[in-house]
Amino acid sequence: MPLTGGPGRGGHAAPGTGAPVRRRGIPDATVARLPVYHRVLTSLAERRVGVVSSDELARASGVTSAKLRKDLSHLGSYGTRGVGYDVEYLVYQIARELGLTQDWPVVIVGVGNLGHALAGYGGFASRGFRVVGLLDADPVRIGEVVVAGGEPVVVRPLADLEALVAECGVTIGVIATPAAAAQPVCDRLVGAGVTSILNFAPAVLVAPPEIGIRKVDLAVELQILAFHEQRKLGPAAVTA
Amino acid sequence: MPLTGGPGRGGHAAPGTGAPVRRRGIPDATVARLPVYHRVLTSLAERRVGVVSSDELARASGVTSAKLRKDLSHLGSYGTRGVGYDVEYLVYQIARELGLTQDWPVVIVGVGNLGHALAGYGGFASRGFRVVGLLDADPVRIGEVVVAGGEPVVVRPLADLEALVAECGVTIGVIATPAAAAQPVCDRLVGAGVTSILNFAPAVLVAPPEIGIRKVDLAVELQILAFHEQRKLGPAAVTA
DNA sequence: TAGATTGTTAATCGATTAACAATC
DNA sequence: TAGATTGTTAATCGATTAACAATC
Repeated sequence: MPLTGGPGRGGHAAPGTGAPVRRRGIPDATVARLPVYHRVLTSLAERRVGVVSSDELARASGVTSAKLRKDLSHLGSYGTRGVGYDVEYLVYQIARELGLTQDWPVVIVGVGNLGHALAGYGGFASRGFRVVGLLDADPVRIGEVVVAGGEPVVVRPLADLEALVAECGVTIGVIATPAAAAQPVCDRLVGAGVTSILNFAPAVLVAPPEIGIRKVDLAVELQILAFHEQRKLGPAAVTA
Repeated sequence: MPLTGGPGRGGHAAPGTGAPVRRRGIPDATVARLPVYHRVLTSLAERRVGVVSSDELARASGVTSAKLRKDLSHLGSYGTRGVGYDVEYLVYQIARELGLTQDWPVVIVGVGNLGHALAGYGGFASRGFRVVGLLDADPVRIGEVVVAGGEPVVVRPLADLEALVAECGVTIGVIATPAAAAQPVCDRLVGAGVTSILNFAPAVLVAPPEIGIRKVDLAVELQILAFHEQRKLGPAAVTA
């Protein structure tokens, strides 16, 4: 886990100058790409690569080097001209920017196939997300032990939600229930104090504006793929 | 399934005029939102709503009415001034644009938790995607019967891939294997004639440029959520 | 006709790109 | 110093927004 490695280099910000240090306001488009850079950098670090150029990193991430440098410039000046970027250092800076150097306790509500898949998804634990609770409304699922992020987690009844959120300081909830259960679960999560919700259920959730909600529709990408596939096959076939 | 309803109104394009009919080139940002409109419209149709205004549809979709009208204008003039949009008609036009009026046979490779979740995901079947094959490399999984889109589908060995793709005319493959298996499976799908691949495995796939690949990272959205959550809590807590 | 709502226009905004001066 | 590569600038491109003429 190389995320904890410190700077190891000096003076990259403007510490005491009265100048406007910018900060805040990283473009959304950049934020959406940071996880990609982070993943690529992590895999480079695992392969003991010490330094990358913007050109190499961009190619591996599927973007242009101009875009990559522009993106990174929003975080600060973390590269070395004529040399490139120190992999460990950059992976740490991106992780810090994304908030991955913090511990994020999450609960997953709904432990069907998707809930199991999410709990077992390696990408969660490796990025600082810790599954502290698996909750389900179905009595037959209660008590099952699921390995999430290398740790055994027992499936608990939905009734435990409020206590669990309070006890572990949970701020992020993941909904993986059937559509009908999603809104009530959302309401209870919000009531319990959760402030960000990731929704995998095929339902549009309503919550107070201060709650951050993101919806993942597993079929959207498939539809976009079909759209492009149709274009490839030629539109004439469709208009017929 | 109201997708098959025809126009029921006349003359919405420019049939025989020599004028440039535009066509092609719907902005990517618009294409990405069409599935959202489609889903909302489908649910309106189920509730027997006949007509919606851009204002209502926009609100239900989480966009502004100006953006919605702009988006729809790229497809054609399918509304009625002073009235709104005929729900059935518009849902059909969007479905046609996305290619959802065609039958899309898909194979899912990897029938673990995620493969099961995808196979059972209602959003696939209702949008014209038909799971014609579930394939797995693990012998113990072979023979299991999974219900996908209301139809029973038997899990078959990976060896059947090429025959299945040829037999059913499969053009879209879904990869839900562990990371290590993803690239070999991708290669075989491409070799078998598949031209679009949806990748849920935590691996970056390489394929010829004419192959359409989209990657779904189940953790990316969680990271973006954490980013905003961190901002909410105040950046001071981080810089400390 | 009066009221409502679309489809389009023009202005604004944000993101991408190419080029290059700064600098290791 | 010469070569390499960043960080930034300015130009371009695409997307969003607000307003309104067209029209049902």
